[in-house]
Amino acid sequence: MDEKLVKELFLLHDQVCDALGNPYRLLVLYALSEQPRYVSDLALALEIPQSSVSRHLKVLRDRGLVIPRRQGPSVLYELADKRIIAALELLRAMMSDRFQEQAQITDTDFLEKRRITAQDE
Amino acid sequence: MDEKLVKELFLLHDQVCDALGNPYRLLVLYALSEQPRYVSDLALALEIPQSSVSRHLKVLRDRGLVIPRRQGPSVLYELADKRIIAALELLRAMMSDRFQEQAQITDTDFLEKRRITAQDE
DNA sequence: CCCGCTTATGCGGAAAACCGAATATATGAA
DNA sequence: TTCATATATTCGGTTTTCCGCATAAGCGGG
Repeated sequence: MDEKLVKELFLLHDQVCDALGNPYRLLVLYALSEQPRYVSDLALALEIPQSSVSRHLKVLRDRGLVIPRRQGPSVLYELADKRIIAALELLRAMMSDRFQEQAQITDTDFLEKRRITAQDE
Repeated sequence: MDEKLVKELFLLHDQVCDALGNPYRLLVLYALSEQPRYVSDLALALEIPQSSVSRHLKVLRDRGLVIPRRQGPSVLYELADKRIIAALELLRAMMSDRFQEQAQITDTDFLEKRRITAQDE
């Protein structure tokens, strides 16, 4: 493999993909894609402790995926780049299609079994 | 947040994003996007032990992201859906743009410092 | 300056991910 | 059936991630 591509993929892992490896961080990103939110609002929306939200936000912030804006004592977070949601939507569509196929295969199996059973009768 | 979306995002994490959380698995996906490959070829290309490749392939296979085809004693793996590469490319472009911006800001800082320094002289 | 509110971080422990080496399994050929 | 090759899995141990709780730090009002 091309040496340069390898380095970029390691970087991609460090800077982006690694941060997507936690379900709550996906929720945070989607929540922010609707509208900017305060930390406490996120904690309420996701139903997890404030300290957890704060730590997840740190991971996203350190990688430049979200942007904090101080407003008095609280901090408003917003999504840095909507393309991350676009990428996730692409993956979601992919997953959805796969489940669709799976279901169809199961259906076919079912019909196949029915047919054979019918023959036996 | 919408309850249904939350469930789907947890599923997205389990089925896809979690599997992207390791740099070697990104390499495997990209290697397979060029062409289907045997396990041993992947081990050679990525310069890691065969057992590691095999374990990473299991993760990807269990989630339906790659497809194994037995050919005699060896197994040819191929990418299940090219959209996963499309999504990664989107994220890569995003990251690239951010670095570009970062560099520009640094440049501006540098010029700013130069200007001030020039004034001092 | 001190207090109340919001967010960030330190701590300790539990769970999970990861790795290389060794071993087991599967396949086809002799 | 035995053997050689290719792949999968087990094992043991190290490192990393994650979490809740408690506490620190930042901010504005009084």
